[in-house]
Amino acid sequence: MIKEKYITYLQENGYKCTPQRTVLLSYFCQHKNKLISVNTMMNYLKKDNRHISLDTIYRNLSLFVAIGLLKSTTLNGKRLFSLKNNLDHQHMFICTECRTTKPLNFCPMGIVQSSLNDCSIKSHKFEVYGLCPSCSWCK
Amino acid sequence: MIKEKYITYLQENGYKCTPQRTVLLSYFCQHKNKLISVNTMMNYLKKDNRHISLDTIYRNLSLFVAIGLLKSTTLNGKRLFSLKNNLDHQHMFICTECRTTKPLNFCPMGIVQSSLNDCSIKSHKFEVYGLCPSCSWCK
DNA sequence: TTTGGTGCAAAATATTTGCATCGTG
DNA sequence: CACGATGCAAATATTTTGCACCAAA
Repeated sequence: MIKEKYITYLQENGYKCTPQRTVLLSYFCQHKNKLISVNTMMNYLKKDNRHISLDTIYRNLSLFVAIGLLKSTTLNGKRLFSLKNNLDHQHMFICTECRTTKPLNFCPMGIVQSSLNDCSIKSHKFEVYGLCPSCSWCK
Repeated sequence: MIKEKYITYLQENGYKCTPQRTVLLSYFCQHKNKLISVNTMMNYLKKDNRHISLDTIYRNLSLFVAIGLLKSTTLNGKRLFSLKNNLDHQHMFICTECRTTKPLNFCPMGIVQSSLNDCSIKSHKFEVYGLCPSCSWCK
């Protein structure tokens, strides 16, 4: 999916297309398979001489997660966001060094579902952590 | 495992057995299969008229996780801790309402490992979220 | 023109750290 | 009695909120 699709998706769901949202989504599109923290985002904006207030970033990233454009995870107590590659969910390998991700193409839910018949399942998380090939070399 | 075993484990690994650590571990032992936040812990201590400083709680819970007595996860941006039932790892179902957990007895790593041959895998997380039977009723 | 979005400032929440003191082993 | 552990206070980090103003549709 390219930036325009995300913008369209926003509008189709009743949200306005603002310059701030465009900048944020562009950044994610230029960093597919990367986990981005609010801090990383701020630093990029500073370097690029743009300015979006911190609270606007928080509000929008939360919105993007809520409507399914981004997914989020937590590493060392910090929330990290990344672009959702497609509409259905996908698990990932996460390099804890450079925060690159790699899709796993396997979901364990089918296997455990039967053992949770009495529970109402809402969501799940499966993530593998380690070092990607290039970060392995440097260590 | 009962409290004494955890205490022994602490000492065997060169950590002192202090009243604070005893209180903390007791609480976790009395709340097996529950996810406990630092906040929950503080509230319990207040009610029980004990006092452990916040930083001591943080320091010790982090220590317990580091040496494998507890495991931790994140829910709504808050770190939650729970007793590790046994030495080897175990995935869980988490009731997002009452924070009760239920072991899953299945680990998906065997299945995905081969697709990550070029990565150095350090750890992984697999958690299922939803409502436990009793919380389903109340909703 | 209307309603949702943004920036600012401030607050709320969460976590960490330095240092003097205490107490376990 | 030595050294690790604790408490306190303060710093740091993270996230949220109220409100006036702005701008996309």
